[in-house]
Amino acid sequence: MSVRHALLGLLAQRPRHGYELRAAFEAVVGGEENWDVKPAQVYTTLLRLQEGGLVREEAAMQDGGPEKHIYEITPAGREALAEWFSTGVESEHHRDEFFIKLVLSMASGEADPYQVIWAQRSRLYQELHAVTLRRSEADPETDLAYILLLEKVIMHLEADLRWLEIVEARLDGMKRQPLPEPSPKRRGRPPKK
Amino acid sequence: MSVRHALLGLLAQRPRHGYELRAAFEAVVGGEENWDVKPAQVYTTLLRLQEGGLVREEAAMQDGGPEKHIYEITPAGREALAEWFSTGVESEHHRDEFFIKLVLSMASGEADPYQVIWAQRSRLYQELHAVTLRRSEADPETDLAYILLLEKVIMHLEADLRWLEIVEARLDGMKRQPLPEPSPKRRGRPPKK
DNA sequence: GGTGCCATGTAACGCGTTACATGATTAT
DNA sequence: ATAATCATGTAACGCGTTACATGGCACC
Repeated sequence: MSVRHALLGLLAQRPRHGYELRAAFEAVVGGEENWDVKPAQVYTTLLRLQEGGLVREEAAMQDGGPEKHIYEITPAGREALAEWFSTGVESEHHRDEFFIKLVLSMASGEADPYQVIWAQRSRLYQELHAVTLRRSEADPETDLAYILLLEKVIMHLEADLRWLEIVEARLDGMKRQPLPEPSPKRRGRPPKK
Repeated sequence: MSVRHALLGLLAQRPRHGYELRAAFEAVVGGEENWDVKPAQVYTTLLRLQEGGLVREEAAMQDGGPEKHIYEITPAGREALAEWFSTGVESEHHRDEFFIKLVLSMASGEADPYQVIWAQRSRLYQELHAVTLRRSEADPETDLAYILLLEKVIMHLEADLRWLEIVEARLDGMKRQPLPEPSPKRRGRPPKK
């Protein structure tokens, strides 16, 4: 859902063609190592935007070189963009892959939960190291936005590591009282009868 | 990538049929409000698992009632599962939708960055409130895993809020020195020539 | 004459979604 | 009777991916 609107936002600046859009996107997110958008996605997304009337093809030029299909944003597109800007993004905290991995390692008996935690912590430290390095290499004069992004990543990685500690501690406490197989339909708000 | 392995993990416990798998999944993640897996996904995923040889159909019973297609995990499936358990999950810190929204609101001039931040903060507070409520309603005796999940969510929401403060402060500091349009190909490690 | 960049796409697949469709058993 | 729950799927679409394919231009 983000790439769609990002392209729209870039077209709001000025009309562009596919290749140019991809380059602009990359520049704005701070390089392909942060967010690599494949050409295929750019062109198919442009097609869908066009079908939806949010974008229209302005002209197809071929000044000697290869042909360029230039797209521009429509009023409907500007409206959709404004709507996107005015709503907060929904965080996907649920659907946590590590959590289900951990719970299943306990429930299925196919893996040792402590080893699962160890693997995760190891990966987190590795990522933290890589990101910290990248931040130290960035130039605060020109890469301010990029640095902000890295700081967000670091804060989340640290939160993950702190949380892993909590999980491990709780796991130790649970040792003898394994886990009461949770009965379905028992969670959240009381049954909506 | 998670549902696939989750189903595999549940089949490692014992053979089951589709409907049962869905119920077990829901029980394990703590209710549909956390992670709602649609029937369509369960059945199509089972098909793909079967095609990949990670799962096989054990029997199709119809004891009076509707037919049940019972699946069991194969040795190859157990292997894939063990591999999944032994590797940490890759965090998707890059591909941050809010970040690109913020940057584009500045670059495109179509929205006020402060309003974008406000909308996001508002949403975060709303979610934080909802999650905190859910945690306070949960029973630590039976819903331990569930509470752990909520605590992770809370920690990340708080990190997001703290980060928003930083962003806003930096934005204030940037006021007069708008932003140097980042030139492409300038980021990360030095050009790998 | 290559290598690399500019520029465009198509095909097929994986994961997830909504909507649609069917039918049997069980409880009120 | 009818509503809920059990149980199974198909079709079509959105987003993202990899792989494949084409062709011009510029530079060494």
